[in-house]
This record gives sequence, C-alpha cells and structure tokens, in this order.
Amino acid sequence: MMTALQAFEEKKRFVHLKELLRSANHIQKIKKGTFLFQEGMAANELYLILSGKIQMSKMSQDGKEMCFRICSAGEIIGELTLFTNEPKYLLNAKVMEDGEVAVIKKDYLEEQLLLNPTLTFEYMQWLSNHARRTQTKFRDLILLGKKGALYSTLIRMCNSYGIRLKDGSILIDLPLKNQDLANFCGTTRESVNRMLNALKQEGILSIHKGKITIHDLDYLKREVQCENCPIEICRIE
Amino acid sequence: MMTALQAFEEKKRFVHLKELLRSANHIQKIKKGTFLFQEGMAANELYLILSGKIQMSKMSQDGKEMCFRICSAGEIIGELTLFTNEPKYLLNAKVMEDGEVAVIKKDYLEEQLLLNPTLTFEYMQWLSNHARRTQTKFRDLILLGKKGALYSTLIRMCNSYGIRLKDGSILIDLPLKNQDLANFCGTTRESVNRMLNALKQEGILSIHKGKITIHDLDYLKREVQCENCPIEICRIE
DNA sequence: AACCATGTGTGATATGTATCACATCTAATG
DNA sequence: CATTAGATGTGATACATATCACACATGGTT
Repeated sequence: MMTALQAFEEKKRFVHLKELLRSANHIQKIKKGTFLFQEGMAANELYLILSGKIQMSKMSQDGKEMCFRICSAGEIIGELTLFTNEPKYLLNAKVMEDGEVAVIKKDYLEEQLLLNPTLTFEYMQWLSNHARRTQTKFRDLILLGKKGALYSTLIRMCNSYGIRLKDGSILIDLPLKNQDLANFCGTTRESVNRMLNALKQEGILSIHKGKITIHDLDYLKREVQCENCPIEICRIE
Repeated sequence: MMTALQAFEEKKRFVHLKELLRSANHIQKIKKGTFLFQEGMAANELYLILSGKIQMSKMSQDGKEMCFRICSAGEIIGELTLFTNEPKYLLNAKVMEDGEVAVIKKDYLEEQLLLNPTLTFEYMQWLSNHARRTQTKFRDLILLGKKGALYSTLIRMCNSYGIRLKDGSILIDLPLKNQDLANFCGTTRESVNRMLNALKQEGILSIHKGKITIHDLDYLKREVQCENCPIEICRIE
C-alpha cells in the first residue's frame, strides 16, 4: 500500500507534462454511458481528465471485453497514439461518471514534447513505467490462474485506487460490478461472484454500495506469492 | 505477413538509434545457457545484440516462466530500465545461441537520447509501438483460451520471425521446443504438443528440425477471428 | 405499492486444461 | 554403435473454469 510520502512523490511526478496539458485547446463535457472515443477511430487529439471517470478497454471480436484501467482527474488518455504512423485509438474510452476533459491536439503535444527536454524526460519515464507495469500485470493474469488473476487485480487496485482507513483496511474507491472485475481479469462475472463471496466468508474483504474494502491484503499477497515489487509497478495502470 | 516493402520499411526504422548504439563502449561474448542478466539485478548497461539469440522472460514465484520475446542481431535489450528511478532489470536475458553483444552505458545513452531530438523521436516511437503490441498480445492470451493463445502466438511469430517460402508457406525461423511455446502462451508443454499435433493432422503446419512452418495462416487467423491489425502491432515483441 | 431494470447469488453440468506417469523418439557423445 | 539425456507423444485422471438457467435482491419510477 502507498504510504503518505509515496502518494506525495507520485503526485509530484510529471508536473511539467501535466502543466503543458493544462494549456489545452478547449474543454469538453463527458456524459456517463457515452464513449469519448472507440478503438479504430482516427486519433488527432488526446485528453486530460478534469473530472469524472473513464474506463479504458479493448474488445475481442467475439464480444469479450479486456479492461485495462479506470482513469480519473489528472490522468492523460489517448497517449499511446503519440508518434505513431497512422494514428488510431487502440482502446475504447467509456465514460463511467459525468465530468469534463481538456482536449489537446496531438500535433501540438508532439511538437512540445520534442522541444522541451524536461517534458521529453517525463514522458519517457512515464512510458517506461507503463511498460514495466504491463509486464508484471499480464504475467500474473496469465500464469496464476483465474483466482490468482482476481487476487492480483485486487492488490493492484489497492495501490491504484486505495484509501487507507483508520482500522488499517483499504477501501478501493471505485464502484465495481462483478462484471467489471471480470473484465479486468479475464474471467466471468459468475466466477468473480463466487470468489468474492468466498473471500467475504473468510473476512478478507467486504463490500458496501459496490465498493470493495480489503481487510487482509497480506492474505491476498501470500496467495499470489507477491514479491512486493515497487509501488509504481504493482498497479492496475 | 510482411511484404518485401514492409520488411524494408521496418529495417529503415530507428536507424539513428541503432547508429548510436553501434558506438558502444565495448563488445562482450555471450554463451548459450548463460544469462546476460537476470531480473532484479542492478541495471547500469543495456545491450545491442550483434549476433546470437537471447530469450527475454520473467519468472513467477512458483517457477513458471512467462516468455516475452526472442531477440537477435540488431535488437536492443534492457531498454526498459532507461529513465527509471532505481534501475533494475525486469526480465531474464537467457542466451539461446552463442554470439556477441555491444555494451552501452545507460547514463550515456540517456544523455544522448535527451540531447538529440531525432533519437528522442525514434525512441518514443519505439516505446509507443511496444506498448500497443503488448496490449493486443495480452488481450489475446487472456481472452481467447489456451488454444487461441497458441494460435495467436503462432501468428505473431510469423510476423516477427517468419520467412515466406516459394509455396506461400511461412517458416518461423527459430528452433522452438514445445516447452518454449508453452512459456510464450501460458500453458503446458503437453497441451502445446496436443494442439500442434492436431494442427499437423489438419495440414495447417509442419515441423522440421524444431522449426515450425505454417502452411495455412488464414486458418489460424479465422480461428482467433483476427482483425488484421497493422504489422508493427501484431508481433511477438 | 407495484413494476421494471439491473445486478447478485447459486446449483447443475459441460468443457477446457493441467497433472501424472510412462512410452517412444532423437541427437549428441564416448 | 551403444549409451544417455533431452525432447516428444499419449492415455488416464483430476481439477479449474465456463456456461446455463433461474431465483433473489435492490433501487428507481410511475
């Protein structure tokens, strides 16, 4: 779990990049249930989320959904279209919660990134960390079986969206349906339901109003033989 | 499958980056069966492969291996340690075939990358593509089941290591054991063996001296409902 | 309060996949 | 060419997971 200091450090990161993004072209309202963009669409802009929540996912041809991350205020989306040939969005951006995004022209951002070494540095750092996170995440999802996949997802969600409560429990501050979790870890809502209920029985976690609270994170870590990798790596996104 | 033109374009990519790497500090011989580096080791250098083959993989705590890519001449490894805080290798680099690598000091490369916009641009482009490849690859591995995972892996290997033969078949120019393939797609060697034999029966592929030749790539693509994503994305690495 | 849509919970069953235990096969080596 | 180590091939079985079908809970609406 993130300590107060770590959270502080995390916020200090990429300050120049975020500063640049704030000088955006215009602001756009986003409404729950709509898509900000969908995979395959030509990508000329990227977005800084000002408020609201957006789920980034990718569909398989047969209708199954792989969920990558849930983004909220301060996060950049559409970033992987930068510096690509025929830029198309690779993911779907589905709005989970009303809000606003700042719209940034891709061309402008690319130009600025190359002109300013500090920006370049921050962006490369972000990309490297992204790639590193992805490697450990997918190793877990693929090698640990579905139960391990769920446990690993819960652990990462604690690090990405968790709030430490007074009793030491961690509230994952996102309303998550069984189906959402299933989409994150490549299983079915029924399996997720059974596994969550088993964990509830054991007192490992509890659920109120669609939000999960983890009471015994160490249990989950033991079960997946967690190697306690650095906090910037062991995250959902 | 890559056309001649595409292959040519691919080779032209990242020329400045590779040029820089050739001005390396020194050359090091690598011997089959040894590790150039292992995950967790402090990372102060990265490498350009001059000859030989290196398999990049990550272990899970219970001894299972997730294989990410097999690199040969012209490829850079250890690159994801650039611009990270406490740089440690994230993967194991196991030598599959004797050869030589050029050793580049991490500090020097970081400095050069930031100083030269062309280099910066190439490296960012490479990182973006890497992230995009990873997203589609793991979606396939996680959502398609083990058979789909194997088929997807074979398709990507055609694009990464394939040589088109006169009769239109594609030779995957790597000696691959059943266990290697299993490590790539998160299954067991027995399962891989059964699936490969079924494909042999159907005439979809054949194997000589440990190298697989795909006779009917379209069959594999149909089975995984391949969406024919761009060649720089549908690859193993 | 009755209704409806959406989500959750759960048994029965089918399918997919791993595991175990061997029997070959093959290539390298003395 | 005999031996051996490593790789492949295959049945039997156990286990994990998905699928199906439906009951139940919940919250919002008329």
